[in-house]
Amino acid sequence: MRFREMLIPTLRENPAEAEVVSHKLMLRAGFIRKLSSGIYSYLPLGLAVLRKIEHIVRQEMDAAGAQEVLLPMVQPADLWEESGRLKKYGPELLRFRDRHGRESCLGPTHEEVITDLVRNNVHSYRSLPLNLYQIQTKFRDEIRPRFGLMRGREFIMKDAYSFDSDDEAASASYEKMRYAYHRIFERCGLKFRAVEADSGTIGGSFSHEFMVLAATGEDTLVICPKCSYAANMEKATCMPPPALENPAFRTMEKVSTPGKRKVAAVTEFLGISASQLVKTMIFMVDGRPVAVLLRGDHEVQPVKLKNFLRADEVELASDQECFDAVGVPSGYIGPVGIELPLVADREVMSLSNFAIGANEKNYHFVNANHGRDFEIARVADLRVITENDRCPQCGAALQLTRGIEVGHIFKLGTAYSKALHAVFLNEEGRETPFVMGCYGIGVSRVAAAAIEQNHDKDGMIWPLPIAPVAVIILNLSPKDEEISRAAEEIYQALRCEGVDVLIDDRDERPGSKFKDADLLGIPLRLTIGKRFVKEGIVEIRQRQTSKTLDVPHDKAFAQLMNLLRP
RNA sequence: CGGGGCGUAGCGCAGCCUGGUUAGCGCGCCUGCCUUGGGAGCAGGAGGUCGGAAGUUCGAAUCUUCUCGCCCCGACCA
Repeated sequence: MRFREMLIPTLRENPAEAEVVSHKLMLRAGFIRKLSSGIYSYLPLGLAVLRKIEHIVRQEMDAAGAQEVLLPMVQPADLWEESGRLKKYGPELLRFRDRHGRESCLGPTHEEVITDLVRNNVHSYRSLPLNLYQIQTKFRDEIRPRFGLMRGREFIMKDAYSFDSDDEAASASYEKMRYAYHRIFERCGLKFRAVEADSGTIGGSFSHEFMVLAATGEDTLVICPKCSYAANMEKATCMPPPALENPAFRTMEKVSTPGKRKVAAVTEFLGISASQLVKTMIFMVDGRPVAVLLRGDHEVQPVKLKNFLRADEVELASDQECFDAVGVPSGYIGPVGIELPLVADREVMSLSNFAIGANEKNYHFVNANHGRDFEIARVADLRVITENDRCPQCGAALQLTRGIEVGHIFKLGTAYSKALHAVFLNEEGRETPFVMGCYGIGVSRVAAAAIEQNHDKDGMIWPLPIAPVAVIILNLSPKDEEISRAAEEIYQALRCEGVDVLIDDRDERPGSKFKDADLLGIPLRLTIGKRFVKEGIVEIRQRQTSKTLDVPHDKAFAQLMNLLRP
């Protein structure tokens, strides 16, 4: 590749439209250009990165026994009607009519299409297991696209779907994909974690998210620095609290706490710490109020509550809803005598002689105890994990860190195969729905995440395996025949070895070339300038470490090849 | 959908409040000279429906209304 001939429109200044670093840098480096909100064109270097990622993905998917297909992007709405998702998916599904008036939509995902394909063509357990994948542009009409490729409306995704004869086989398929995903992100040269995730409304039994670690990530994850434990906030748990042993119960007393409603106000007034207060929060669970007991210094994780109660919707009740449900203003609500369904976070169970609302305006109880003053029937881990908590596996202090979701794998079970009547005949000749799994990787998002994780003030810093090119050769004097010949020689030698190399043969001043090389983030830079004429020396510089090596011209090729070896 | 902001040359911006010749600046781009190891210098030049429409006015980038687009925060989200 010759810089002079390529479309690499680098910008000196940050475009006003970009906020996050990957977006800014991709625009500045001429990797992408926006066509419309959330919709981007990939220029040659941007495309080169995508191809690198895709190549790794293909190799690992193939190695895991998956087969590549390419499914339609335009899909008949009928199929979505059949699966029940036409309504459920909502406005994110872009719909339109073709010239015959047939309802169609742009595929945001392909469970329906793949299930249709398989139900029409696979009929026997002998054909299983089957895993099909594709790499394709998806369209989701996001409410608010943002951050460039991080949350586009149109984006490139690898999606795979597995079909198995039973749950055990499906688990094996899932594990294969989990392994393949580890290999993929490992090979991309990214720092990542696989975290246990909430499987959401899809209702699968199991799910992992693959998160690229980056300070600018949108998601918070909980990781253990000592062992392999990692989970997202919605799923993360911690060491259970110690059991309550032989508590010395004191007498419960009602105390006046006029105007003290917030935890901070009540505890200050009573002269106790927040961990000695149990707050009673009212949640609207599918429209009905439920009381949730929680230690004063803890927060409810709504997804945990939702899953525990097997609800569809969980929302903190408004003050009015609280009053309507209990007849007491929020702030004084308590578990004694309350007539709502009551659930408690498990941390509450290890407390004794704590303060609670008295279910009477301007009053609290102190020295309350569960089992004596009120009963708790249902207990679960319902709270948000913090850095003060300990790893549920090994007990080490947990850490919170930020990440970008680049992959998600699900065990789907038979939700889609049942809805679409996708069945095969098992060994006993009985019709059985396929047990499915689905596995996604946001290919274009991986590119953005790689930049979020690897950049500095000068530009991108690509990990070698997914760099658009491995080496950039700076010919500092394209008009100088001797220098140009020396640059060409190495350029050709690298090309013969199959190395992706870009030669900057532009008639620009050296400063521009150095700046652009840094901006593009190409792992290795070879500079050939007047030092070559004077001393026969060329310079090799590593983008990531800034380490530079002065080498004689005839050693440069071998040296570069050496650095390119893993 | 709610809140906020922005649309002026390829990019970044000023001008608008307080209407008045030919709409500016920096970068980029073209030509020439000069220069060549971290975005040089000089000279000359091209490039604008001031997002669009309607209105007010003798006169609109500037005021009014409508409209389109983009960005940020929120709700939402594999």
